[in-house]
Amino acid sequence: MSTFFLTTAIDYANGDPHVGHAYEKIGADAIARYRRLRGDDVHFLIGMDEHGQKVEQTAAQQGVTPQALVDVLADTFCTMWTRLGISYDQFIRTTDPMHREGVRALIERIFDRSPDDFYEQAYEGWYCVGCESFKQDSEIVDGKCVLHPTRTLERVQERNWFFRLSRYEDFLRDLLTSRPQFLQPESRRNEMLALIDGGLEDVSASRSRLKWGVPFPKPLSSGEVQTTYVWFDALPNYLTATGFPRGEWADRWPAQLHVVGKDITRFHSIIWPAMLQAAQLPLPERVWGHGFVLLGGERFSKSAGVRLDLDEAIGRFGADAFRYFLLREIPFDADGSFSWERFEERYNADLANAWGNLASRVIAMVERYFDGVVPSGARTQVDDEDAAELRDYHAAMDGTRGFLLHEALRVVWQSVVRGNEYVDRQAPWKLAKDPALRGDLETTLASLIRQLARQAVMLAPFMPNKTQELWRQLGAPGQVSEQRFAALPELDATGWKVAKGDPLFPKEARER
RNA sequence: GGCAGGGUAGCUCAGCUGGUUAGAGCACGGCACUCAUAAUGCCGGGGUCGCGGGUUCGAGUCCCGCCCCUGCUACCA
Repeated sequence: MSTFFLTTAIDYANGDPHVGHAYEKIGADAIARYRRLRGDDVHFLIGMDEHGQKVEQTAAQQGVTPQALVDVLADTFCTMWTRLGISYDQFIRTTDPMHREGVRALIERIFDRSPDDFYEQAYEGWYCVGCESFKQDSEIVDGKCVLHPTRTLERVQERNWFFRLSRYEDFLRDLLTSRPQFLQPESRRNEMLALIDGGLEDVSASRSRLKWGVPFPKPLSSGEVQTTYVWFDALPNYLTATGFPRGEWADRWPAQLHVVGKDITRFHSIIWPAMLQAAQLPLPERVWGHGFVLLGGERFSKSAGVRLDLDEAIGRFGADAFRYFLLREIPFDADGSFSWERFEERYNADLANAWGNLASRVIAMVERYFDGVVPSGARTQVDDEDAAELRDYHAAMDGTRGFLLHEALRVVWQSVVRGNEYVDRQAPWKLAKDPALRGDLETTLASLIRQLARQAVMLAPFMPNKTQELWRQLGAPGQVSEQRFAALPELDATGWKVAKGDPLFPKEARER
């Protein structure tokens, strides 16, 4: 049994969860559940990034302490993840004492193992009082901050700890080229290689203005104790979650997979590996930069999040249908669009008509012709074709070509389509009229029940509740989540007692 | 601006190293069937393959130019 430690980005505590957050968690959850069905010892980590100026400011505006603010948000996020069926094993918060201690330990370890990698430097830049932050040239127009054109930018000097990222150019280039799977999809890797070739600048590791965070373990030569800047606070969560530096952290680290948005692949594939290398710690095995959910051509973000309410999306057809839609419609390696029209089309065409109805008609026939007890029947073409499809499914899911969740679903629906074709071709209702054809009827329905069971297992990572409901209707033993892919080729449904229930994916009563 | 990817049926997209009538799903029209959530199956209509040149016996597929879209171009996270 191999271990599989996977993570998502930790979400920044500056607003309620939106579809963009949900998409990443749902995708990662599908991978986690898939690995469990393979028999892996999965540890699925998600969490929140709770430090930073924005949190501090928002709390001040609301007249509460930062801790009180993030406590509420963490609760809101966890509630949402539960509603969406996210099967996380651990929820880390950067305000956890364990994390804060781990961050200090990691930084101290870098000081210890790579003493030259941290250095003090005076940073001089244009500071916008309105934004309370330094501005890059790209954010300055006519000498004014683009967000606060009425204010005057101040030339401010700040002395910070810096991390010598530039030293790791060759190391990182070699990492990305010698281990092509380290960063996928390929488009992201090419971008990062271009970035490295352009030269890496050192990054600051501490800030003086920032108060809400982890104290940087070493004071500046002036004696000032600064606060750890975001890279060295947020990124290490994956490591500190294992308990580092205490206990059996090495049993879990390194992570097998970091699932992150394409906007932060840079931090995960450049800064993070360099930090770990500086600390002489193992690197994560791979980073996957997924795309974004777009709405009307724009990406979801803190500002646009209000345009699609998660509660409404879940309420429309339920959490499982929402999960299915996002992962089927939006390629996990690129961007895709959400629209209510497509959501309804997919729900009706894929879930209700194709799959739900296939289950419905097959189970109904077993009840009608066999009093609900699945007959024994030899393998058929259906079983053979599904075996080939299972291989395609794994090829899309197991990471060798990336994590192409949308493709895995497409493959399963090929099986669904063939199931419906097979029913029509065999026409069990005709076979049932002729006692001499009883054997054909048995073979047909037995193979269709096997097919539904296999589909339930393959779809369990995507729709955990609906597949369990089908599993129950099929009269299959145990829970669908306890099944193993390895057992599917030998799956035998003989003797199962089916029990048709309500439609898996009911269509609304259409007004006429 | 530089680098990368893309513009193919109403919609979402496949089309590898150039080769017979350009494909799939959804949507749409007709037929069949009746086990099923009026679901399913079969058949069909529908495309100047972004624009303009060029190479070639032959280009959606190669070359040149142009137009448009997206991503990356590092300290909000």
